[in-house]
Amino acid sequence: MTHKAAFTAVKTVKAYERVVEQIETAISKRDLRPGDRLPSERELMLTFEVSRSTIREALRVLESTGLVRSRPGDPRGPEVLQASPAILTKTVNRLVRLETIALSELVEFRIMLEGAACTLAAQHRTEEQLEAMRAAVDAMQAEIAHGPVAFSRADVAFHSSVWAASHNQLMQICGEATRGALIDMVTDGLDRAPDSAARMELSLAHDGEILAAISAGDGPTAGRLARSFLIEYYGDVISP
Amino acid sequence: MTHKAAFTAVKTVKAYERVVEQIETAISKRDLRPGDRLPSERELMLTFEVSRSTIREALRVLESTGLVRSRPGDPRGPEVLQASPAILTKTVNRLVRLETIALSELVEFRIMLEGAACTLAAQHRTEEQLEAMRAAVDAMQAEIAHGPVAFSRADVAFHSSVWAASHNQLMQICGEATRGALIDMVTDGLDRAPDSAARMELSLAHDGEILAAISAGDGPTAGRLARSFLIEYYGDVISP
DNA sequence: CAGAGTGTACTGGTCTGACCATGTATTTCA
DNA sequence: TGAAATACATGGTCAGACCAGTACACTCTG
Repeated sequence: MTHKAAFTAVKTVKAYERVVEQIETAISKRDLRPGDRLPSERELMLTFEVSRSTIREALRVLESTGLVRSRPGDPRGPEVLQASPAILTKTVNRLVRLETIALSELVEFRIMLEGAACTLAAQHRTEEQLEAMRAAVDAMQAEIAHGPVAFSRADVAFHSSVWAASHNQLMQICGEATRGALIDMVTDGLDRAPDSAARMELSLAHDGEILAAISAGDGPTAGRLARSFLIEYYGDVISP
Repeated sequence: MTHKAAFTAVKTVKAYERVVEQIETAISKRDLRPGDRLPSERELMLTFEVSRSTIREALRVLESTGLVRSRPGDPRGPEVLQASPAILTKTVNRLVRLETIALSELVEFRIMLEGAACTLAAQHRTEEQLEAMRAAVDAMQAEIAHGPVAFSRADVAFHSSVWAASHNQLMQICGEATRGALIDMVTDGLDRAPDSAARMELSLAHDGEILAAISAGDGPTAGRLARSFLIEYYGDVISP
C-alpha cells in the first residue's frame, strides 16, 4: 500500500525571488525599519549563499517597489526606506495610460471620484481645511479678472484642497492620476471656450455651493452637487 | 565675457534605468503591445551596448512592475504582458500592511467605489447583464446552505457582475485591486462569524435591493443603498 | 587641541565569460 | 503522416574583475 501523503504543487522559484521575499517579509515584520541598513551586497551573497548577480537583481526589484535604496560608495549599505504612496501613483498612472480607455469612461470615473471626495470631505474636514477651501474659492473669485488660465489654476487648487480634506490617500492618488490623464487627452481645448466669462462665474457658483455643503457637513449633498455639476460641465464629452 | 549658457542639473543615471525607461516608453507608446516578444537578453545587450547583467537588472524591474515576463528556455524571448490590476493590489496591500495607508481608508475607498459602480450599472446595464446579476443573486440564495465560504464566493460573483455592468474599466480595475487587498487583509475572520446564517440572509436581502434599483435604472438609489449597506457591513473597521 | 586636508578601505555599478537546465522547433524515424 | 528524438538558443546562476564614488579615520597644520 502506498502512503497517503499530502503532496503540494511544486513551482520552481527563482533564487532572487526568494531573496526578495525574505527581505520583504523582514521589512513588513518590522525586523527592518525605515532608516536601517542592509548588509552590503557582498555580505548578502554570503548569508543567502548566492552570487552577487542574484543579490543585485533582488535589490533592483526591492528598489523598484520603493522598499530600499542603494547608493554607490556608501559603506553603510542599502537603506530601508519609509513606504510611500508615491509608488502607487506611478502604478496607477501607468495603468490609466496603458489601458485603452475611452475618454467618456475616464471622465465618468473622475466624476464619481470627485463626488466621493466631496462626500468624504464633508465628513472628515478639519477647521483648517475648511479655511483653506474658503481661501481657494476667494482666490478663484479674484482670478476671474486674469482670464481663464489663471482661473482654472485656482479652480484646480480648490479641488485639491477638497481632495486633501477627504483624508483618503487612495482617493487622492486616483484623483491625481485621472486628472493627469485627462489633461493629456484634452489639453488642446482648454481656453477655446468662447463664453469663458460666463463659464467662470458658473464654476465659481458651483464650487461655492459645494463648499457650503462641505462646510455644513452634509456629505450626500456635497457629493450629489459635485457629480451633477461635473456631469453638466462634461456633458458633451460623456454623451456625444 | 563668459557665455550665458543654460546649464542643467546633471544626475548620473544608472545604465539599467535607461534600459528600463526605453522599453517602458516603447510599451506605453504601443510600439510594443501585449503578446509581443522582446529580443533575447543577448540581443538586447548588443542593441543597448551594455552587459548582460545590466539587461537582466532592467528586465527584473520591468518584471516586478508586471510589464514583461521572462521564461527560461523560451527561444522567443521575454513576453510583453497585458497591464493588470494584480500589481496594484500587491502595492496597496503592502502599503496597508506597513500602515502607510490606514485600513479604514481602504475600506472607505472601496465603499465609495462600489457605490459608484452600482450607480453606473443602473444607468448602463444591458439586458444580458441584468440577467447575469439576477442569476448571481439566485446562486447566492442557493449557496447559503453550503456555508459562508461558498456564499461569499457567490457574493463576490454578484458584485463582479455589477462591476462589469458599470461599463467602466477603470472602476473595474480599482474595484478588483481593492477587493484583492481587502480579502488578503480580512480573510482570516471570514467564517468565524457566529451569526453567519443571519449575516448571509442580510447580505442576500441587501444585494436583492441593490439589484432592484439597478434593474429599475435608478442610479442614485442603487449607489446610496450600496454605500449604506457597506458602511453597515464594515462599520467596525471604519470607525473603531 | 581644533580644524582642514588627505588616505584608504569598502561600497555599488558594470563588464566579461562561463555553465546548466529548459522549452521550442526542427529533424528524424517508423 | 504522425510521433519521437535531437539541436539549439534561451533564461538562471555563478565566479572574478575593474572602476568611480563615499564615509570615515587619519594625518598634518595652525
